[in-house]
Amino acid sequence: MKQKITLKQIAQELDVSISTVSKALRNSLEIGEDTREKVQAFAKLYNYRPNNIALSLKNSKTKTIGVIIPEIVHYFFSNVISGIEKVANQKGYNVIVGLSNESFDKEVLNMQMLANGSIDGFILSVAKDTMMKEDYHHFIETINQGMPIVMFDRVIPQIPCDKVIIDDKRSARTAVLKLIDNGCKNIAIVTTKDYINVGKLRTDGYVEALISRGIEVKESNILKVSDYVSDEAQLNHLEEQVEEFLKNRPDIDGILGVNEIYALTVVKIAKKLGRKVPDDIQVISYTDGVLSRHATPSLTTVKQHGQTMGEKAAELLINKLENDHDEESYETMIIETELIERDSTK
Amino acid sequence: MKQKITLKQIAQELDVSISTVSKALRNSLEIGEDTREKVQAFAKLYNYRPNNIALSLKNSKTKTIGVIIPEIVHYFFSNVISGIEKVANQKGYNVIVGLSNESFDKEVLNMQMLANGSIDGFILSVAKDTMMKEDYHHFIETINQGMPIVMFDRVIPQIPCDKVIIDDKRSARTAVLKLIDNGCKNIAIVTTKDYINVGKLRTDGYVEALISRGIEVKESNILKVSDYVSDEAQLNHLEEQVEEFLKNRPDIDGILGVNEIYALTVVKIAKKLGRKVPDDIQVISYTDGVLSRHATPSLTTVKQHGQTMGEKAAELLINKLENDHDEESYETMIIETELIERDSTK
DNA sequence: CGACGTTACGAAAACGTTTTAGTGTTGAAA
DNA sequence: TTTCAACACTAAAACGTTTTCGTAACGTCG
Repeated sequence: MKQKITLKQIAQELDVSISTVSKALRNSLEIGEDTREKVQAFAKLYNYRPNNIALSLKNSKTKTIGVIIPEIVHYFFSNVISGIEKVANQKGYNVIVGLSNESFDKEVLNMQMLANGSIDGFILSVAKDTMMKEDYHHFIETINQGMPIVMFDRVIPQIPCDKVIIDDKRSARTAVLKLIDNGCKNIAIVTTKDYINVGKLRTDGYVEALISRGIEVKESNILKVSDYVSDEAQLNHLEEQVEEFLKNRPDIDGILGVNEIYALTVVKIAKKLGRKVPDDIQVISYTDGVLSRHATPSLTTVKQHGQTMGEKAAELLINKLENDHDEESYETMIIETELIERDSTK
Repeated sequence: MKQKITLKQIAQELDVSISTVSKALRNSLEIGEDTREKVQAFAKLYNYRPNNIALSLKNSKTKTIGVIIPEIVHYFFSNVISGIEKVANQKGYNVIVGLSNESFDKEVLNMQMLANGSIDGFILSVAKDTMMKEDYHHFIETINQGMPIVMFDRVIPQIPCDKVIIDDKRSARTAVLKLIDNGCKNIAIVTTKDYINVGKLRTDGYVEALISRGIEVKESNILKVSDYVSDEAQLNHLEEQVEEFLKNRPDIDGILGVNEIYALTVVKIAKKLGRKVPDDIQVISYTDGVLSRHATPSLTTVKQHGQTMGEKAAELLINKLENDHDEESYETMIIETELIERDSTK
């Protein structure tokens, strides 16, 4: 077990000073050619690599990005991470991941764990709990300490930071218009409670689409399901709510689900109730994950380009980190969505 | 923008020495009560937190775990991470994630990026490329440098490190026996090329099960599909291979797929060919991800308990890190699988 | 021969901690 | 009055770098 070798050890071994070794390795002109070669050969032989921690301390930058997301077992979020990791790696950054599990406390804890010098900046998507509590002091404090944040998807508009989002309202509008154009007369939406802003915005888009075509908006066609926490009990709860909803509304012929699970549940319950997809009911989903692609029928879906969002978020953050951005200006980047047509619509 | 405060600044402000501040904050008895209180009050006021990087340098431990996995947009892997993160967080560790994308080079690069002091140990699952090349020098060097590794799922038996796996052979045997007991007479397996050891082991288990019941093993019932890299073209390729396979074998009435996508594709193609699942063909899958659960019919599946695997891997690693393990002994932990019966079997 | 400019290297500070080994002051025991 | 322990605190080293500032030795020029 040969431990990692340090500058000091090389210096001792070759009977020169630490500074000479350091300079020789960085090809400084100050060092004579023979010494330089000697040092470099020795370093290569012993496979010298500068200690990252020491560098971080010296430079007071870690070349590490902290990512905090609500959960990772989730097609959209893991896609975003994969985008972040790609760009980060290209630029020599590492990615450290913290999961909030949708909890405010874990979000705060995670941020505290990382904000003590371990990372240079955050990329995050806000926990549901936090949005409900509307307590954003941890974001503000972090930013005040000079540590930049980039928020994606679930963002807080009033926090001064870069943001990467999709145009939720517009994408929902487009999807609903598609349903209308496909002949749907009575379109419903299965969405989240309003405190989740993406759910709210998509609902707004739904409403806009109907209004723009002169179709009456019925509150009773909007199902705001209570929280889904990817937990077996909640899933059953979701199914019950959807079944109740569909049973009482036999004339619904189009549904927009604001996420994959909602849409898939709609399809499942519709089938169970003897309604054919897409003949009796057309369904559009969000996210374009494995579920939409592999379901039967496969789901028409609003693709969110999670990987792209991750890439852009990483680019924004690294930009902030590397260009002394004395001018405080924040960008909100809107990533285009794409309607992927599959078999759940006509 | 108030920057983080340091011991030095507190010391200056209160006109005491740095060591006094340090000791006061750690409640050292050496420090008089009034000074201690004064320091603590001041520290709290300015929200002092020790700089992690400085601590890492001093203690030569970072309290950070490096995780290298082939891909993250994958139910199994993201589950494992979530398990790792849970345990790591409980014990005050952070998790830094690197993706190899199944490439040897990226795996090596990622490990080099992290092995320079950024982390205390690795948890990883080996890239396909690496298994094909059989080049394990980066693992060996890392271990020789005194940095422990824990491998999970895709492990290299001859590398001296802790491992967390499932009993692939046994789980496959159990699944195939289930099919036999369910009345299948002609059982096939859709598996990977042999260099992926989990695929190989599952194939072995399949063979064992048949032999144990005195059923002839036909090579032609074993489909070893060429590589799947979660890429559209490859997916089509997979479907073609499966279709070709099923078309030529009309008498197959049971199939084990060694991962979710394989099994799902089997179901899809079977339907397309007019065969009913589970009436004509029964299918068993691996992984128990969202796909198995939400497919129609939902898939009977061998559940791998990814989260548990992650938890155990993290426990093993942290154990190694915190107990001076002078005795070199390595553990291989086998996580029990579970057969979840759903609608793709009778 | 003295002044000066190169060349090639070294000493030391700095990043923020913790910890070991002092050190000065006080009070009490001898 | 001397001695010694207890108390409360400080100086400095160490972790591994990079970088600034010196400074010897040497050669060249006037």
